[in-house]
Amino acid sequence: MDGLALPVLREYYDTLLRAHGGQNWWPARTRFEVIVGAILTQNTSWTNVERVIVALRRERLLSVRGLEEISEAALAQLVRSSGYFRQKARKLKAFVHFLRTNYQGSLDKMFRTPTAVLREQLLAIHGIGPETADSILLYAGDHPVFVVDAYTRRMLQRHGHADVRDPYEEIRALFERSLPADPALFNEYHALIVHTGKHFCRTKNPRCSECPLRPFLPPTIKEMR
DNA sequence: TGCCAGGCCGGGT
DNA sequence: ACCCGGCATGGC
Repeated sequence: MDGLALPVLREYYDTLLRAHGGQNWWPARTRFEVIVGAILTQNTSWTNVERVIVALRRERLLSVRGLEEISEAALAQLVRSSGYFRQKARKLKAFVHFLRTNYQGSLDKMFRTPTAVLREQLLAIHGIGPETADSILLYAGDHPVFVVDAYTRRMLQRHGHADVRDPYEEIRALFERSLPADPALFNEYHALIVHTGKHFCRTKNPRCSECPLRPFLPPTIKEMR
Protein backbone atom coordinates (compact mmCIF):
# COMPACT_ATOMS: atom_id res chain seq x y z
CA MET A 1 0.00 0.00 0.00
CA ASP A 2 1.48 3.33 -1.03
CA GLY A 3 1.16 6.67 0.71
CA LEU A 4 -1.46 8.13 -1.60
CA ALA A 5 -4.99 9.04 -0.60
CA LEU A 6 -7.77 6.98 -2.14
CA PRO A 7 -10.49 9.30 -3.45
CA VAL A 8 -12.67 6.24 -4.01
CA LEU A 9 -13.08 5.90 -0.25
CA ARG A 10 -15.25 9.03 -0.41
CA GLU A 11 -17.38 7.46 -3.10
CA TYR A 12 -17.86 4.33 -1.01
CA TYR A 13 -19.03 6.50 1.83
CA ASP A 14 -21.49 8.46 -0.31
CA THR A 15 -22.82 5.23 -1.78
CA LEU A 16 -23.29 3.52 1.58
CA LEU A 17 -24.92 6.59 3.08
CA ARG A 18 -27.38 6.83 0.21
CA ALA A 19 -28.17 3.12 0.49
CA HIS A 20 -28.53 2.83 4.25
CA GLY A 21 -28.87 6.32 5.68
CA GLY A 22 -27.41 7.51 8.97
CA GLN A 23 -26.75 4.73 11.48
CA ASN A 24 -26.57 6.91 14.58
CA TRP A 25 -23.98 4.72 16.23
CA TRP A 26 -22.64 3.64 18.80
CA PRO A 27 -25.59 2.01 20.59
CA ALA A 28 -24.98 3.25 24.15
CA ARG A 29 -26.40 5.71 26.64
CA THR A 30 -23.19 7.13 28.07
CA ARG A 31 -19.52 7.49 27.19
CA PHE A 32 -18.64 5.03 29.91
CA GLU A 33 -21.06 2.53 28.44
CA VAL A 34 -19.37 2.94 25.06
CA ILE A 35 -16.04 2.05 26.60
CA VAL A 36 -17.40 -0.98 28.41
CA GLY A 37 -19.09 -2.15 25.21
CA ALA A 38 -15.91 -1.64 23.20
CA ILE A 39 -14.02 -3.97 25.50
CA LEU A 40 -16.78 -6.55 25.77
CA THR A 41 -17.34 -6.83 22.03
CA GLN A 42 -13.76 -7.84 21.22
CA ASN A 43 -14.07 -10.75 18.79
CA THR A 44 -17.62 -11.27 20.04
CA SER A 45 -21.03 -10.69 18.52
CA TRP A 46 -22.92 -7.68 19.79
CA THR A 47 -25.94 -9.75 20.83
CA ASN A 48 -23.75 -11.50 23.41
CA VAL A 49 -22.62 -8.13 24.69
CA GLU A 50 -26.06 -6.62 24.98
CA ARG A 51 -27.23 -9.01 27.67
CA VAL A 52 -24.20 -8.10 29.73
CA ILE A 53 -24.79 -4.37 29.33
CA VAL A 54 -28.37 -4.82 30.52
CA ALA A 55 -27.20 -6.86 33.52
CA LEU A 56 -24.51 -4.34 34.44
CA ARG A 57 -27.02 -1.51 34.20
CA ARG A 58 -29.47 -3.37 36.41
CA GLU A 59 -26.71 -3.84 38.99
CA ARG A 60 -25.79 -0.13 38.77
CA LEU A 61 -22.32 -1.09 37.64
CA LEU A 62 -22.03 1.05 34.52
CA SER A 63 -19.88 3.63 36.26
CA VAL A 64 -16.27 4.01 37.27
CA ARG A 65 -17.14 3.62 40.94
CA GLY A 66 -19.33 0.63 40.24
CA LEU A 67 -16.61 -1.29 38.47
CA GLU A 68 -14.06 -0.27 41.08
CA GLU A 69 -16.12 -1.57 43.95
CA ILE A 70 -17.11 -4.99 42.62
CA SER A 71 -14.57 -7.81 42.86
CA GLU A 72 -12.98 -9.07 39.67
CA ALA A 73 -14.37 -12.56 40.30
CA ALA A 74 -17.93 -11.27 40.73
CA LEU A 75 -17.54 -9.08 37.65
CA ALA A 76 -16.37 -12.09 35.66
CA GLN A 77 -19.61 -13.89 36.42
CA LEU A 78 -21.65 -10.87 35.35
CA VAL A 79 -19.87 -10.57 31.99
CA ARG A 80 -19.96 -14.31 31.38
CA SER A 81 -22.22 -14.31 28.36
CA SER A 82 -19.93 -11.98 26.40
CA GLY A 83 -17.29 -14.73 26.24
CA TYR A 84 -13.63 -14.60 27.39
CA PHE A 85 -15.23 -13.54 30.63
CA ARG A 86 -12.21 -13.78 32.95
CA GLN A 87 -10.10 -11.86 30.44
CA LYS A 88 -12.74 -9.19 30.03
CA ALA A 89 -13.29 -8.74 33.76
CA ARG A 90 -9.56 -8.13 34.10
CA LYS A 91 -9.61 -5.69 31.19
CA LEU A 92 -12.48 -3.65 32.63
CA LYS A 93 -10.67 -3.50 35.94
CA ALA A 94 -7.49 -2.39 34.20
CA PHE A 95 -9.31 0.45 32.47
CA VAL A 96 -10.98 1.90 35.58
CA HIS A 97 -7.68 1.59 37.43
CA PHE A 98 -6.00 3.59 34.67
CA LEU A 99 -8.75 6.20 34.74
CA ARG A 100 -8.55 6.59 38.51
CA THR A 101 -4.76 6.72 38.62
CA ASN A 102 -4.24 9.14 35.76
CA TYR A 103 -7.42 11.23 35.62
CA GLN A 104 -9.02 10.96 39.07
CA GLY A 105 -11.70 8.76 37.51
CA SER A 106 -12.86 11.55 35.19
CA LEU A 107 -13.63 10.85 31.53
CA ASP A 108 -13.86 14.62 30.99
CA LYS A 109 -10.26 15.01 32.04
CA MET A 110 -9.16 11.97 30.08
CA PHE A 111 -10.72 13.11 26.82
CA ARG A 112 -9.19 16.58 27.16
CA THR A 113 -5.83 14.94 26.51
CA PRO A 114 -4.47 15.44 22.96
CA THR A 115 -5.52 12.60 20.68
CA ALA A 116 -2.09 11.16 19.93
CA VAL A 117 -1.03 11.24 23.59
CA LEU A 118 -4.25 9.65 24.84
CA ARG A 119 -4.07 7.00 22.15
CA GLU A 120 -0.66 5.88 23.37
CA GLN A 121 -1.89 5.84 26.96
CA LEU A 122 -4.89 3.71 26.05
CA LEU A 123 -2.73 1.26 24.11
CA ALA A 124 -0.58 0.78 27.19
CA ILE A 125 -3.57 -0.50 29.19
CA HIS A 126 -3.91 -4.26 29.43
CA GLY A 127 -6.67 -5.42 27.08
CA ILE A 128 -6.83 -2.31 24.93
CA GLY A 129 -5.41 -2.74 21.45
CA PRO A 130 -5.66 -0.49 18.39
CA GLU A 131 -9.31 -1.09 17.52
CA THR A 132 -10.56 -0.74 21.07
CA ALA A 133 -8.45 2.38 21.64
CA ASP A 134 -9.77 3.99 18.49
CA SER A 135 -13.37 3.03 19.24
CA ILE A 136 -13.02 4.69 22.63
CA LEU A 137 -11.41 7.79 21.14
CA LEU A 138 -14.00 8.17 18.38
CA TYR A 139 -17.27 6.88 19.81
CA ALA A 140 -16.84 7.91 23.44
CA GLY A 141 -14.52 10.91 23.07
CA ASP A 142 -15.39 12.36 19.67
CA HIS A 143 -11.71 12.39 18.67
CA PRO A 144 -11.03 12.21 14.91
CA VAL A 145 -9.54 8.73 14.51
CA PHE A 146 -10.76 6.14 12.02
CA VAL A 147 -11.68 2.77 13.51
CA VAL A 148 -10.41 -0.23 11.58
CA ASP A 149 -12.03 -3.59 12.20
CA ALA A 150 -12.50 -6.93 10.50
CA TYR A 151 -15.28 -5.52 8.28
CA THR A 152 -13.08 -2.62 7.19
CA ARG A 153 -10.28 -4.96 6.22
CA ARG A 154 -12.69 -7.24 4.36
CA MET A 155 -14.08 -4.33 2.38
CA LEU A 156 -10.66 -3.04 1.35
CA GLN A 157 -9.49 -6.53 0.54
CA ARG A 158 -12.47 -7.35 -1.65
CA HIS A 159 -11.95 -4.14 -3.55
CA GLY A 160 -8.25 -4.75 -4.02
CA HIS A 161 -7.02 -1.84 -1.90
CA ALA A 162 -5.34 -3.82 0.85
CA ASP A 163 -4.13 -7.21 1.94
CA VAL A 164 -5.35 -9.04 5.05
CA ARG A 165 -1.89 -8.81 6.52
CA ASP A 166 -1.51 -5.06 6.13
CA PRO A 167 -0.77 -3.58 9.56
CA TYR A 168 -3.62 -1.87 11.40
CA GLU A 169 -1.80 1.47 11.33
CA GLU A 170 -1.51 1.45 7.57
CA ILE A 171 -5.21 0.86 7.05
CA ARG A 172 -6.06 3.59 9.51
CA ALA A 173 -3.63 6.02 7.87
CA LEU A 174 -5.16 5.23 4.47
CA PHE A 175 -8.62 6.28 5.61
CA GLU A 176 -7.38 9.28 7.55
CA ARG A 177 -5.47 10.74 4.61
CA SER A 178 -8.33 10.02 2.19
CA LEU A 179 -10.98 11.82 4.23
CA PRO A 180 -11.35 15.11 6.13
CA ALA A 181 -10.58 14.66 9.86
CA ASP A 182 -14.21 14.88 10.93
CA PRO A 183 -15.32 12.74 13.91
CA ALA A 184 -18.93 12.70 12.71
CA LEU A 185 -17.82 11.44 9.30
CA PHE A 186 -15.50 8.77 10.74
CA ASN A 187 -18.23 7.70 13.12
CA GLU A 188 -20.84 7.33 10.42
CA TYR A 189 -18.47 5.70 7.93
CA HIS A 190 -17.36 2.96 10.28
CA ALA A 191 -20.96 2.30 11.29
CA LEU A 192 -21.92 1.97 7.64
CA ILE A 193 -19.07 -0.44 6.97
CA VAL A 194 -20.16 -2.68 9.82
CA HIS A 195 -23.80 -2.49 8.80
CA THR A 196 -22.96 -3.36 5.21
CA GLY A 197 -20.57 -6.11 6.25
CA LYS A 198 -23.12 -7.78 8.49
CA HIS A 199 -25.73 -7.87 5.77
CA PHE A 200 -23.75 -8.61 2.64
CA CYS A 201 -20.26 -9.86 3.41
CA ARG A 202 -20.77 -12.77 5.79
CA THR A 203 -18.60 -15.75 5.04
CA LYS A 204 -21.67 -17.92 4.92
CA ASN A 205 -24.50 -16.89 2.66
CA PRO A 206 -22.86 -13.76 1.26
CA ARG A 207 -25.43 -11.67 -0.57
CA CYS A 208 -22.83 -9.76 -2.52
CA SER A 209 -25.16 -9.22 -5.45
CA GLU A 210 -27.22 -6.92 -3.24
CA CYS A 211 -24.29 -5.00 -1.78
CA PRO A 212 -24.40 -1.28 -2.57
CA LEU A 213 -20.65 -1.36 -3.23
CA ARG A 214 -20.98 -4.07 -5.85
CA PRO A 215 -20.56 -1.62 -8.77
CA PHE A 216 -17.09 -0.81 -7.43
CA LEU A 217 -15.91 -4.41 -7.26
CA PRO A 218 -13.25 -5.54 -9.72
CA PRO A 219 -14.59 -8.07 -12.27
CA THR A 220 -14.23 -11.73 -11.41
CA ILE A 221 -12.39 -14.15 -13.66
CA LYS A 222 -15.71 -15.54 -14.82
CA GLU A 223 -17.06 -12.11 -15.72
CA MET A 224 -13.95 -11.37 -17.78
CA ARG A 225 -14.56 -14.28 -20.13
C1' DT B 1 -22.77 -29.68 14.45
C1' DG B 2 -19.10 -27.04 13.67
C1' DC B 3 -18.10 -22.34 12.46
C1' DC B 4 -18.25 -17.66 13.47
C1' DA B 5 -18.46 -13.12 15.94
C1' DG B 6 -17.08 -5.23 15.73
C1' DG B 7 -9.46 -8.53 19.35
C1' DC B 8 -5.75 -8.83 22.41
C1' DC B 9 -1.92 -10.87 24.99
C1' DG B 10 2.27 -13.43 25.74
C1' DG B 11 5.76 -16.26 24.19
C1' DG B 12 8.33 -17.88 20.45
C1' DT B 13 11.07 -17.31 16.03
C1' DA C 1 8.86 -7.56 12.83
C1' DC C 2 5.73 -11.36 12.29
C1' DC C 3 3.43 -15.91 13.85
C1' DC C 4 0.68 -18.60 16.84
C1' DG C 5 -2.12 -20.65 20.65
C1' DG C 6 -5.20 -19.35 24.20
C1' DC C 7 -9.12 -17.02 25.75
C1' DA C 8 -15.30 -18.57 25.91
C1' DT C 9 -20.15 -17.70 25.12
C1' DG C 10 -24.35 -17.91 22.23
C1' DG C 11 -26.54 -17.99 17.44
C1' DC C 12 -27.15 -20.07 13.22
